[in-house]
Amino acid sequence: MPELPEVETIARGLRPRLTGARVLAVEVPGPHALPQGVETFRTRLLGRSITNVTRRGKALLLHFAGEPLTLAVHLRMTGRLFLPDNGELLHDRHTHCRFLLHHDDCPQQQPLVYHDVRKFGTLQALLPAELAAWPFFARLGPEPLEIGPEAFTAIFKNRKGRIKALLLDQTVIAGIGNIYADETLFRAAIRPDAPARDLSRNRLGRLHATLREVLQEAIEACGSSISDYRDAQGHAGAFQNCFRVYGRGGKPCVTCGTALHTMKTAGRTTVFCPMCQRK
DNA sequence: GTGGCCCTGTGA
DNA sequence: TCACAGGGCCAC
Repeated sequence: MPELPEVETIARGLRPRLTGARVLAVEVPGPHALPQGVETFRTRLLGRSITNVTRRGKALLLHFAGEPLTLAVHLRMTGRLFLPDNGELLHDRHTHCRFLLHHDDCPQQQPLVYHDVRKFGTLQALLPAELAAWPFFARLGPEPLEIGPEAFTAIFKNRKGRIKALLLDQTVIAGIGNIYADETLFRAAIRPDAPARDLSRNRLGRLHATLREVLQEAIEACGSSISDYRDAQGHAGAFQNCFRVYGRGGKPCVTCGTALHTMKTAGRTTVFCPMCQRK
């Protein structure tokens, strides 16, 4: 579910409210999300204080004071990590983990909830060596908002494979999912099934600029909410109102009016305009 | 490359 | 009842 803009929005929302908070209790109604097992997970986190909340690709990272420790959260399709304000979803059947947090400057304890309908997401309390050895994390490609145009072009130039499949490949570039791949390719006028090696430097440069633009607009809109996604405070994003192709198969292209085509690329539904987008 | 799988909910 | 859904991994 959440891609880079959604995870960034969650990290920004959690950061001010979690920084300085100490973990008083870890309650695990269901162990689905904890590949390390409940006891290791709980033992490592109990009593520890959060120093920062960051993001890398689609992974949310909570950092702890003292002996280095990172709570790495991957929300996959339907995961949510949030601060309920009125006990919302605290005891829902899809709530798999609850943290009870304490801030020195606040007498009340604050729950932090992990909720995931489809149970694909994971939470791991990792030591630095374990974080570095986590295959998903270790192999992540560069951040699209940090990489420059030359480096971006170099990644895709002469690369085997279709451009959309490469954009979705987290080891090539981090954080892009189905929504932002389709939206970016539409705005960059590139067909999703175009072989990357056929794209000129000029068009790859445009793709880089467009990708940054789309991701930044989406972050400003606090992400896209289709059904499940909510930010750390439980608010929906607004970027779904800006979709030009995602979820619009068969509808007219906003630019030329041609019916948008749908196909499968890299196993995912792909929507594009056969007139505006070229190989 | 593609297809299936993990899992649940939703809408046609 | 069936297809499909913001992801990632594994086997062909």
